[in-house]
Parts: sequence; C-alpha cells; structure tokens
Amino acid sequence: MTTKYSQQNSIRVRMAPSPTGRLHIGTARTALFNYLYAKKTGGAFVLRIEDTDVARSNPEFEKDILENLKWLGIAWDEGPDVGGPYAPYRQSERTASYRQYLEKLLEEQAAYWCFCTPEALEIERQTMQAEGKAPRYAGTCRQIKPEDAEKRRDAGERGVIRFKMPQNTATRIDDLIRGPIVFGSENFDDFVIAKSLDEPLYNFAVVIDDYDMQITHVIRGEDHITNTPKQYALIDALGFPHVAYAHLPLILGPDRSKMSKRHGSVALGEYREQGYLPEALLNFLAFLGWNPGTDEEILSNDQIIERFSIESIQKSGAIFDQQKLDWMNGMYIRQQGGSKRGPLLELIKPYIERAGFADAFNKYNFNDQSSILALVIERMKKISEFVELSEFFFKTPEYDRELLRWKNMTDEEIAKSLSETQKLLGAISDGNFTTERIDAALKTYAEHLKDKGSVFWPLRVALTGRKASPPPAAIAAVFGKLETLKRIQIAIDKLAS
RNA sequence: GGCGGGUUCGUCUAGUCUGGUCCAGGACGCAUGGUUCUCAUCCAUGUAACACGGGUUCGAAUCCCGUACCCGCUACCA
Repeated sequence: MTTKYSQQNSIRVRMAPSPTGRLHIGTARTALFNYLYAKKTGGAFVLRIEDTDVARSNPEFEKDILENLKWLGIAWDEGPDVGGPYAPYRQSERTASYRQYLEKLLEEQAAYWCFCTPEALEIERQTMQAEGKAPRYAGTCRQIKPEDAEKRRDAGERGVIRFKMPQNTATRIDDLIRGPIVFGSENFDDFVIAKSLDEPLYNFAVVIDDYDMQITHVIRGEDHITNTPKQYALIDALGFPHVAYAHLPLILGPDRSKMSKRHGSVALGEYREQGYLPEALLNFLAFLGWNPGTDEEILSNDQIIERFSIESIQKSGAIFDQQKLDWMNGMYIRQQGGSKRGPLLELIKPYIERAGFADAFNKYNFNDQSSILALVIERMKKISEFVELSEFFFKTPEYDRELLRWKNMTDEEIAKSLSETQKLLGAISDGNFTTERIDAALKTYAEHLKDKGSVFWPLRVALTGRKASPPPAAIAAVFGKLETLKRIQIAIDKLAS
C-alpha cells in the first residue's frame, strides 16, 4: 500500500484553472497533459484554483470544473477537495503567503507602489499606440521614495504594486516542446503584480504558489508564452529555483483562431450532456496535438499514459474536428455493446426519462431493453441519439400511408403482402417468435415475389413508421407476436381508408 | 504596430534531429463498389498535402538563407 502523497520522484506539475466559467475544453486538455506527464513520470499532479479575480470567480464554476475533470477520468493527487501537504489549494485562501513576498519585494525595492490612475494610464497607452509604439508603462512612480509612498498610503491614497522589471537583459526559456525562446527585456514594462497587499494578480500569485507547492514543471497553453519572461524575472527577484516550461499548442476553431464560444460548445459539461463518453473524449483530446507515433488511434487512458512523452507533442495548433470526435465516440459506444451492455443502458436512462418514455421503456424486461440497444447501437454517435433511434419501441408510430409503398407496388399488392405476412407470423407460436424464425418465414415468402423489398419494406414501415430502421424481423421479435400483428393490422387499415 | 510562436492531404497527423527505403504513410471526412429490404455497421477501392523562392548536395519534406501567410500576447483578467 502506498501512502497518499508518496511519489517515485520529485516531479510535480499543476493545473490552475480559474473558476470564471464552466470547464473549458482547452483547460481540460491542458489538465490531461499535466496528468499524463505526472502519471508517466511517477510525479504528482496538483490542482489549484486561481480565484484571485474576485469579481469574476464563482464557486459554481469551481464545482463544474472539479466534477467534469473527474468525470473525464483525470485524477489529481492534491487539490482543494482532497487537500495535500501544501494546502490550501485555492488562491483566495493563500493571501498570507502573497502578502509576505509582496512586502519582501517592496522592502528590497524590487517592487514599488504606483499611484497612477487607470484613466491616466489609458491615455498614456493610447498615445503610445497612436505613435506606433508598444504600449508600456513609463515608470512614472518608480521614482517615488518608499517613505513617500508610505505617507501617501497612510493618507488614504490608493495605489497598486508594480514590479521593477530588469532592463538591458534578455531572458531565455528552454521550452520542452519548442526549444529555446529568447525575449529582450525592452519589451516588458513594470507590470502590476498586486492591486493591494491582499489582492495579488495572476503573474505574481502563480510564481508564489508554484514555489510554495514545489512545482517543477509548468505545462500550460501557448497563450501563456509571453507571461513566462515576467514570471521568470519574478522568480529571480525572489530567489526561487527555476521551473521547466512546456507550452502546449492551442485548440482551434474551424477558422483557426483560439477555440471559443462562437465556435460552438466549449464547456466539457456540454459534451457530457450531449452524450459523449468520457473515454472517447479523453482519447480524442489527447490526440489533439499528440499521438503515439504509430497507427494506433483508439487507446485507453492507461495505454495513452504508457505511450505518452512530452517531446512528441505538436507545436502547431489543432482544429477541433467534431466529425472525428463523433466517429470516435461511436467507436467507443459500439465497444460497449456485447456482454457489457448493462452500464450503457444506465447511461441511456436519463435521456429516456427526459423524453417521457420511462414507463414504456420499463415495460420491457432487461433482455428486451438490451436487445433494443443492440439493434440501434451501431447507429449511435452519441448516447443521446438512442431515444430518436428507438422511439417506435415506446409509442405507436404515426406515418403517411404512402410510406408503405415499395417501388411501384399498388395498394392491393401492399395490402396482400402485409396480410400474407400477418398470416405467416400468426402461424408461429409465441415460444418460437424469434428473429431467426420470423426472418426464415419472411424470406420463404419473399422468394415467391420478385424482390424481398416488397415484403420487408411494408413490414418495416408498419412496425416503425420509418424508411430507415434495424431489420424488421429483429424488431418484431422484441415486440412479440401480439404487438407485431397489431401494427400490421393498423397498416392494412390505413391502406383501406 | 511591437514581441513571440507556427506552417505535410479539407481536418488530426507519421516522416524532419540521424538527407536516399517518401513520385510522402495512417485516420476522420468525402466518393465509388461489396454485404443488405432500408439506414447504419463492416469490408474494398479511390480522392487529396511537403506554404513560396533561392541555395548546398549525385540526391532535400528533411540542411542553410530569404519571403509570404496564419495564430497568440500586448489589462489594476487569467
């Protein structure tokens, strides 16, 4: 038995979502890659909630994020719900630590209070942009003496804390995925690291937390590349050890821009609700920007961990291909056919209830429910589609009598086909009313006619009211003799009217 | 605009480090055919790419230089 936090080595990675929305598909994939890396290396995976933005953060979203990550199959070793040696794991509960380092930076004059108003800064920014220059803070308050700043604050003046970004230097990041990336310091200004001693901002809080939590590898989205030199400088100023970085390519919408709401569903929960299987989604997400280098495509969580390596992650962004996801989900659904149909049946139930077919569905015993699933499973791309595909099992179908017509059959021919079918099936005893017997009877009759369609087509329509369905004989077997004959009679009556 | 990143079939990608086995392989999609009463599944076949221009070399998707295009960031958000 292993202790809860024992690890084979000291690699520690983290996922730090901010609860300002439901779990985003991109966040989920970043979490997945962190998880895979931790599992592959025997390291620890930490989940930390970045809720420093009080105005936008919401506990509801935190709940959604944890729930859906769990559902996907991603497990963390430390986090706000399970705790851990470096608790708390919610930034809003870590202000003491931030305050301590903020005071340290201020004391060492590596940071300073800035009293510029947002309005003044906005004007400054616009002026610089109009001049075609990069908008950077001019450093106006850098000159203010610490004691003067203290006086102004005592007098009630509101200020923010800026970090003295080192100048005339260059930062080189050795990205695990992209190789070396160099940034000249002239492109960075004295950025705000906290709104007050108790209100740290992202770039600062991240550095403190990663240090406090002993994080060794930061695996995050490509959109954070330009934050890296800022965090790097902060790490140096604080005397913390450097961490390794790996910037993941972005998930793109069909127009190749960062995937967002305007491209469709971005919340993982929505995919869950639409009837995607977690295993399929996880498999699909892992293959967005990574692959094992073989022809394998359908891989389990464990197989992916086994084959995973951070070096084989793609550098360029990947478009989220809904069609391929649908195909993969269909593959996973079909994998759950056969003997392990029970769990799938459970997943289907909520959709049946929502459609109002719960009672009708429960009139079938487990074997029949299972048979119904077997009949439609190969047509399902999402489990939500079960209802639409099997509806006729739960209610008498409504259809136009014209639908009964196969090719150029006359009404009389259709009626004859149906009544002959009725007679044939009526002759089979209840105990023998199986797919095989029914099919054999129908085929024998069909051989007398020029094509099978003239027997099977009207029967399918009579049974289902549709032009596409599973084989009529199999459907009839599930219905039983009584219901089958009843539906055929309805069709015959329709033709007579 | 500035800075950073990226570029192989429509899409996800293999191959690039260690030039030849690549007139570029797999998968999704699409098309056609087979199975079949229908749809789906399944099977088979096909479709389609090395961004562009130079250079190095006997030989370049792979090495070098330049160009183009796309994306990200540019907050007292994360």
